Amino acid sequence: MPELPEVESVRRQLEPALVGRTIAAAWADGHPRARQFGVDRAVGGLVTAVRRRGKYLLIDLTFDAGVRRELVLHLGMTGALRIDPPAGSDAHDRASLTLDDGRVVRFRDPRRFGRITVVDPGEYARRIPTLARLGPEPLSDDFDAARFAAQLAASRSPVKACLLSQRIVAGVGNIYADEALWRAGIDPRSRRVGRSRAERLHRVLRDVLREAIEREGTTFRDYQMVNGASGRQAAFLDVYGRAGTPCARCATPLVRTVVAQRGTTYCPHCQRW
DNA sequence: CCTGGTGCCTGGGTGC
DNA sequence: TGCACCCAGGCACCAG
Repeated sequence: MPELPEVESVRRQLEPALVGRTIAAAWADGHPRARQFGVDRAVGGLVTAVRRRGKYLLIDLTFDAGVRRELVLHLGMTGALRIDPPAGSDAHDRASLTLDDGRVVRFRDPRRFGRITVVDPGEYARRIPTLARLGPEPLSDDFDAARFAAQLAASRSPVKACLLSQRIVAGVGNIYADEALWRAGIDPRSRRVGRSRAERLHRVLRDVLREAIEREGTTFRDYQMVNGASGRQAAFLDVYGRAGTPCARCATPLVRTVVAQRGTTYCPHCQRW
């Protein structure tokens, strides 16, 4: 489940391979329900940057006559990018980009939750509404603690749903929502998060994401980096996937429930409403 | 506007 | 062993 740390790790490996290269050919499998739009419009584009917003990868392309476009990639739940994977293509390859140096970037996505789309720069509203309304980058100065607290206070949703919405803060998924709420000592179902607790959540969310980036993300099954390596964060998670094991703070067995239609693990003793 | 619920998709796990 | 079923979850979409 690639979230911000996983997508950032992929971005860092992708950037040196792509910047300065031209897209020589592009392919998408054309599955009727796949969210693949205008992939062929990447052909001929010079890659000038590989950026990330939340869980989205944004590849800036410049064409002849100064035309610019963006290739927007979302890895969904099981998506992974590989460059020149050994043994060639895979039954789960959904799209690929051939570069002018002969290398091939392959988008593998068994469950087809990912997306690949070419749009005019910044024109997200039609095809990618979540990106159009994405909240601030959590590791940037745009992520302001007071504003975060005010937005949590204004919402009537469970705090975990707020974190997953992408609107209040970008890039948080199920793993790091659970981790941050555990570290902040906040019950994921709470609809009443006051200012001081919101500021603590703001701080620990940034810590959790930074630590995960340092370890190049969490690999459970499908997530891997461009070079095929796994992230190293899984062994350091405090709650995600650890229901029934003792809480690292108070030794109470962690409990699994459902919040915002997502499996949720928390400590019933030290995470408070 | 906001909120909550459903569907998409497929590999892996479970229970009979 | 075989098979039906269910679950994982990021996001789009819809109803109220």
